[in-house]
Amino acid sequence: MDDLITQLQAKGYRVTQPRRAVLEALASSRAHLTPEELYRRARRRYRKIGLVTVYRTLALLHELGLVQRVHLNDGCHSFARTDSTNGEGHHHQVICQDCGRVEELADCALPLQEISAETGFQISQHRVEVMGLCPDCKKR
Amino acid sequence: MDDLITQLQAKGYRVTQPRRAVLEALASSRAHLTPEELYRRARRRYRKIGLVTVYRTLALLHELGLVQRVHLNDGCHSFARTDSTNGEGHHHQVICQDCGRVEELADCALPLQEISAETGFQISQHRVEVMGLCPDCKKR
DNA sequence: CACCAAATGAAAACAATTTTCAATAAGGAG
DNA sequence: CTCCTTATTGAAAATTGTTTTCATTTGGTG
Repeated sequence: MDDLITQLQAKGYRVTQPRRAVLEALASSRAHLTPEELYRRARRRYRKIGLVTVYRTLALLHELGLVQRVHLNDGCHSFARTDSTNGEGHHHQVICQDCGRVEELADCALPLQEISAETGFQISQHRVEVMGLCPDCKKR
Repeated sequence: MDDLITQLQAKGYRVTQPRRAVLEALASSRAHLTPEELYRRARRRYRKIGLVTVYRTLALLHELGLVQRVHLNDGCHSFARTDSTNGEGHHHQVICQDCGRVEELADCALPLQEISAETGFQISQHRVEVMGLCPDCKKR
C-alpha cells in the first residue's frame, strides 16, 4: 500500500486524497473489484470522490502495472492489484468463483517452446487464469 | 461451416438467412472479430441484416460452444469460432497480435495438481492465452 | 399453400466508459 | 507559511457498446 504511493511519487504523479482512497480500497481487498465497487469503497475513505476519478486512477495504475484486469467468462470489468512479489506484468491468476479472491502464480510452467514449435508462432506474452474455490469458500 | 449449420438444426434452431450470413462470415475468418466487424462482413452476404441479430447470433453460438470470446489486454469484445476438433468449451488459444488469427491448443499441460496444492484452491476451470506473431506475420 | 412460432430489424432504452471544462488542491519556490 | 503553477478533480454531457421492446417477416411443417 505505502509501496503503491511511493511508486506514484517516484514517477512524478501527485499523491492526492482521491488517489489515496482508491489505493487503500484496492489494497484492502483480496478480491477483484469493478470500478463501481471500488467507487463505493473509496467513497468511505474520501466522500467527495467521483466515479470518473476511479476510472482514471485505474487507468493510471494499470499503466504502471500495479493493477491487472481480471478476465471472467461473463465480462472483464474487474481489477485486482498486482502482487508486489511479481515485478513484471504477469497475468497468472487463481480466482475464487465464490468470493472473488485473486492470487497470483509465481510461475506458470507453460511449455512455451513446445507451443511455439507446434504452432509456428513467435510468442511474446501469455495469460493464465485458473478458476475455482479458495480454501475458505471450499469449506462452506 | 456446414457443420455449424447442422449443429443449429440439430438443436432445433432455424437456419435463417441472417444466421447463415453470420456463420459464413465467422467461418471464413481465421481472425477474431468484434460484433461490429462481423456485422460488416455479414452484411456483404445478407444486406438487410441488423447489428442486433449479430449480437443475438453470437450469444446463441456462444451458448452452443461454437464461438469463444477472445480476451485481449485492451478489451474482450472479439469472438473466434471454436475449432471443431475441440469438442469441449476449452479456452486455450494462441492469438496473433498482428492479424488477429486465433489457433486453439489441444492441450495446455498446466500443472493443475501442483497449483491446487500450492494455493489450496479447488480448481474447476482454467483459461490459457498465448500471444505473439503467427507464421505469416512473423515474416514481414 | 397456409399456418404459426421463432426470428428479425428499427428504434428506444440501458449501461459502461470517456470527454469536456471550470474549479480545486498538491507540492515546489520563495 | 504563503503563493503560484499546473496536475488533478468532479459534474455534466457525450460517446460507445449492448440489450430490450414490439410490430413485422420468414423458416419449416402439416
